[in-house]
Amino acid sequence: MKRIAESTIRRLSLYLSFLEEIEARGVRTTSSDDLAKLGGTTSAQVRKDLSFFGSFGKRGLGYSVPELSSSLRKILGLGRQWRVCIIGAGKIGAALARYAGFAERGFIVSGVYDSDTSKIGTRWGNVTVRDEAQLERDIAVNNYQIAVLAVPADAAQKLVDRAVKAGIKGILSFAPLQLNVPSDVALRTVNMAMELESLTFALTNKGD
Amino acid sequence: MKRIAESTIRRLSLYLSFLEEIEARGVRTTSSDDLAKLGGTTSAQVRKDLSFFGSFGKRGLGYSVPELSSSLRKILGLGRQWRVCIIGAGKIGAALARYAGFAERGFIVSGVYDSDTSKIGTRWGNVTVRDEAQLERDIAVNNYQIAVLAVPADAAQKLVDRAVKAGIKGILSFAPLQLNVPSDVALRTVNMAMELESLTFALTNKGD
DNA sequence: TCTAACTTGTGAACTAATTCACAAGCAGAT
DNA sequence: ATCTGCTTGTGAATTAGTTCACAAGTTAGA
Repeated sequence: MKRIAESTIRRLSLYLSFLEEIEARGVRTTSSDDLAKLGGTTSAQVRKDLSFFGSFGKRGLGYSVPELSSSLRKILGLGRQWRVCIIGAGKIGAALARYAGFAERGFIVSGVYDSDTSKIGTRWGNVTVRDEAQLERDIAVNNYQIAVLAVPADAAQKLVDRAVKAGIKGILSFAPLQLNVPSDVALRTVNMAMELESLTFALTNKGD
Repeated sequence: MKRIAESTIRRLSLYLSFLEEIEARGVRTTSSDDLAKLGGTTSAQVRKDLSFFGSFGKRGLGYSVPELSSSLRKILGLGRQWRVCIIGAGKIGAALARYAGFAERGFIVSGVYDSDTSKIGTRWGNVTVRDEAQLERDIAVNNYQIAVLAVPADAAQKLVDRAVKAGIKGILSFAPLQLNVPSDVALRTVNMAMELESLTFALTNKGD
């Protein structure tokens, strides 16, 4: 398959959320123009994005909502369950552990890990905080594929290395630094500082 | 000024975080190659990014760490304080209200807003949860420039409209949907579903 | 002073992503 | 059967972003 742009994937994810919304409202058919309006893009962009993966619509008619959403779920790898662990039981880890959005999308969070002995053993929602020392063993035993990293910057790289060595293949990091992973491990980083600074840049340079 | 790519701004923010780190360790001088290695990019990219804003280095020598970090702070609009409110006192709002990173960067969070009467009046760290009904008045009185939105998808657009009408100029949203704002308001969205789905896409299509 | 070793800043070349524009296909009306 | 109105899918054109490659500037050492 030709290499697909990251921006295309992010838009597919957005289209899927619209499709799910209108499907719940009983809408059966939609068009590239509808999707474009909802997603703040153009109909040509929508069609081009989809065209990398096949043809899903009918000329003159548009797209079947259930068919297209099902296709997108398959493309995005959502047709299955993903086993997820959260590393770090601080504020962000706590918010994530209780985040309902995970389960809705097929992400099963079955462990939160921390090294703070006062937290280990406590229950959060329906997961228990476990000893970070057992991370490697649990990754192997529970067959976690994805780790969500919510620890301070200075602890992050070491934990990533351990998780990768133990077999983790995807990492979503909230740590405010650049992480290094082998090329066969997928990494996405959410960096609050970066988002805020791109905002302040825009506010400061408005009108240039 | 020529239009600057969003990707350039995000890298500048990354470079700044490295500069601050090595400055704290006493390093006085660095090079485009150092910054590139730390940021996972190339030295040509670093120099090109900087070149949009001026020339900050000395040929043969590199960059003065304090000078460059000061220049980047100015470019990114961090040479001043920003007044921020958090809308939504749920899990994410709670994590954000206590996030130390805000103050370090000059972001002053002085209000958290929610409509849940059982939360209104409670103190979180050093801010108090206030009644969402007072949002407009407080935006005007406290002169908030940035709103961090941490509410469910179905409440988000209405609150954005209210905040914008009351004078907010920048929004960082954690709500999982596409928001509409006038073109003079800067919007950044952190969408967990999108990040996770771009991960699962990568994991599913590995090796294509 | 001259040379060697570096490193920046930047046009030019290249690569990637978006937008254009239109042929082709579908459904309903006449 | 044909026409009309609509919408997809996709090469081609365009625009945006990255990488190359090198002249020019700086320091240290001979």
